[in-house]
Amino acid sequence: MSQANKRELAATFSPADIEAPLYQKWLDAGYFKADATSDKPPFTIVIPPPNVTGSLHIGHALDHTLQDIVIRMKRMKGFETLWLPGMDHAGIATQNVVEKQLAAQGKSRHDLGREEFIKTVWKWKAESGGAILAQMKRLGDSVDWSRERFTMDEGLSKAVQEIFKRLYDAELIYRAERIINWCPRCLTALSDIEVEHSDDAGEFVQVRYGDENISITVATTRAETMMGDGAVAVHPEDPRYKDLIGKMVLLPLVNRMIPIIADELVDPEFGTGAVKVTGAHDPNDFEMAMRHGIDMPIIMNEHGVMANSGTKFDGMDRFEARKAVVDELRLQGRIVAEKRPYVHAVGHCQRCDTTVEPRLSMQWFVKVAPLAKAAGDAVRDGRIKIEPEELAPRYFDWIDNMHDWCISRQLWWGHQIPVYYGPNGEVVVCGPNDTPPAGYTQDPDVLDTWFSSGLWPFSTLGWPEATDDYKKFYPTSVLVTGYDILFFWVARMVLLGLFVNDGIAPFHTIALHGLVRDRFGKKMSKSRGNTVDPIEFMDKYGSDALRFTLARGANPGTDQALAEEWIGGSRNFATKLWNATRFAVLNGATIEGELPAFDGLDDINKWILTRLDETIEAVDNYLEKFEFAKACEEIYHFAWDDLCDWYLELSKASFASGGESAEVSKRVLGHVLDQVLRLLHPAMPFISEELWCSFTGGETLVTATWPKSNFAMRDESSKAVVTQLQDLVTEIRRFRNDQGIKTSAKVNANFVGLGAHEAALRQVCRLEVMTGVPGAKIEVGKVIVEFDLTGAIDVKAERARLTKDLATAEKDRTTAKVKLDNEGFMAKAPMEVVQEIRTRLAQTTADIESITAQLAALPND
RNA sequence: GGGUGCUUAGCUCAGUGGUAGAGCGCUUCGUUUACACCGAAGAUGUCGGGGGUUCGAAACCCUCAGCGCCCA
Repeated sequence: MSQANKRELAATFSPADIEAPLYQKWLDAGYFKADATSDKPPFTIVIPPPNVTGSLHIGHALDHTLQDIVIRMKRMKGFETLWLPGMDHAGIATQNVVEKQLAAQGKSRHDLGREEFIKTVWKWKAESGGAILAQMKRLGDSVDWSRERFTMDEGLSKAVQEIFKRLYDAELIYRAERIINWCPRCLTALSDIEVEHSDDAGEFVQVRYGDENISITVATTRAETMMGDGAVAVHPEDPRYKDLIGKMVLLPLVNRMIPIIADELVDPEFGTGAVKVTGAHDPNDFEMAMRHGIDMPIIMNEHGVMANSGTKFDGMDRFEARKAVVDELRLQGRIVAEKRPYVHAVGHCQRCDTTVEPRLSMQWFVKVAPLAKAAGDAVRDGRIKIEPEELAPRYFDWIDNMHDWCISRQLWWGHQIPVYYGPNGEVVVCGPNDTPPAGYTQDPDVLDTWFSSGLWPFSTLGWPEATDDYKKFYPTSVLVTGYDILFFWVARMVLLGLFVNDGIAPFHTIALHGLVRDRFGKKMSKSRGNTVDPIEFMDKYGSDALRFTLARGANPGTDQALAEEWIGGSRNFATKLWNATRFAVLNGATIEGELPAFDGLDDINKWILTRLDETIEAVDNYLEKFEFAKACEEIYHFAWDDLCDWYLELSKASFASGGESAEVSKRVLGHVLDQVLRLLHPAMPFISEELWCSFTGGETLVTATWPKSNFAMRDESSKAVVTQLQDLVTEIRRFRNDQGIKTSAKVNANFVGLGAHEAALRQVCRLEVMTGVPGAKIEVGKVIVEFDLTGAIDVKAERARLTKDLATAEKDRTTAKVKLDNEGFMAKAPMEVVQEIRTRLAQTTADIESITAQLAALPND
């Protein structure tokens, strides 16, 4: 410890003055940099890579705070910690941003051409991307910046090619013509989870197909696709249509004959029980069409505009066509019934909200069945633990029912699919070290962004090379993220991680947290106008205050509400610690020299050390279980209630007295403060560092040792003594309050039956030694306090106070008595419970006696 | 439609069988040499409704109602 580091603390706490310099100090010292050659056990977290287009929102602030808490604690526990930062190239999102900029100049990406467009995106990334990185520094993230990665980096791209080839060789990647989700605005395929369903108002019409010979009425919400119908389907057991199965029926508007087929998929209860089969434009219809060998004409282009139907509707937008088709049918007298609005689930593009169009097209898929089985098993057999475990069923539900994953995207920004086609339709898949044969052309599509982020835990560490980082830090330790990306990202990492690593999971624990919502628990959204800006909060209250508020609200896997004044509350807590430390320093608190022998301490010192040790144990246990809210709660109440409100107050007399007792208190207080600042450091790194360094003269808390519980520093009886002191103080204060005695006023009083700690009590309650005759007394347990109020006692107030106490005591006594009179209770309740109730009965009985006597002794008013 | 969760103080939430808790808010008083971003004292709950199990239920079971989320 060097005296030189000790600093005087400013009279008021100003977060802005300390935070930026401290972060710079940590960077300069290289505390966050992991050492792959270290002998310490590794502890690794990879950050959920934020989109390169993104900026820090309140959800990141929560996610990062929790990760930082874990990583900082582990660092203090002596692990070789690596928290690896980076960003995701975010295919669609980023392409959209750059295209929008081009559009402002009246250009499209096609004007630039693929190569030029990609250059433009990289340029955009260099100039405007990654704003979030600077904001992460603001928050205090102890990430290793020397290992920052980007999913489009060369190394990560090699990992993408490598795994694509391995999956292809294992026949787990295939190309096929399937019906996929298509965004007519982004002009790309989407995977199932990139489609968000909402209940929208549509229309439901019943249309009579056929002519005077055979007719059947079908029900549909998508009349415009009827030009692409290949059949009409009914349920095989439906008696209404039994005779029609196998017959041909006229398709109106296009005047084509189509068959009536029977398929179990048809719900006889839905509409008329007869549905149109449009294989190229509906996923269910596609299944039926495949089963029955039905034609699947494509009558819409990639923009969602009608095309090649051979009707007058060609060239109309799909929604415009829907109306026109129904109008035309109505004219022809073919509309049997219409319902509008008809509310039903409609899919929307996650990125741009455009209504998704099912589209038949050639795409690349991952065959997920064997991979998903392994991913489910890894959690089932405990190789991966999901915290909280209540969320595991959701994981199973999804992973056990996962459809094949469409991984090709018709975009330019992303990892181009490493497949090359020869002049005669040859297909060659190239790994990172392969060269495609001359004259072959590469597949123009790119891969789903989540394909590359699914490799994140190992691609960032150098895989497929066996780098030092990979050997030291892989598999990673725990994954901390929001449950909202459990399917998008977490499940994919498990899937791909197990595949490349022969069943070894990419992490052993998935710690899921919830979403940050507004003060009323409502989801934050731009349309609601209830979003908040974490940067603004950090400016106003400090990063520590924001972090502590978020961590304190973070119960595992559940959403949390956030209101600005709660952050103010955390700032108040920081100020409290600031002032408590100033007070401690003022009174000479120190960490120098041996801590006095525990057994020789008085009750107050034993008590605070006992409470400290209990707090250390609780905080450590909670943090190891990702119970951030409970851990913060423990620290908060220990620091504010036990330390500030009680220990500091009860110790003032000791400090004032000087001598040996003061020396002991100084050393104990120094120890407690040192330890509590260490406990606080992961959650509130800035203020804890500032206070600890200035108080102890030490270099840093970042690499300081994490407190360890020590049962030899506990004494139960001291807790009982201090509890009694607290009761006494509370009752004296209450008496003073009820009697209208100013807090600052000194009152003459004496104690009867009090053992030790009289000086501390007198200090806290502002009582002077009484020489006169007592004018009033109160009884607290076995202790009597006699006051000299020189006859000025407020009898009315005193009677009210005692009457209230009497009522409480009588109620408690009755409760206890009823229990003890209950034969069932006496026969079946455990001994210790019965004993506890007996003690309660005795205590309340004594209280009633004493209060009654006091009431009787009061003069009449 | 299938899952799943929730309903505890004015608000947001802890609390998995033994006298109901926290933060914020509220009322009153108060500048006592750490702190008014503070201190002290105080008020506020048939723990969603009904039924059951149990000596004992906010907690376990059943049921009804309301709200939410995920998936289709």
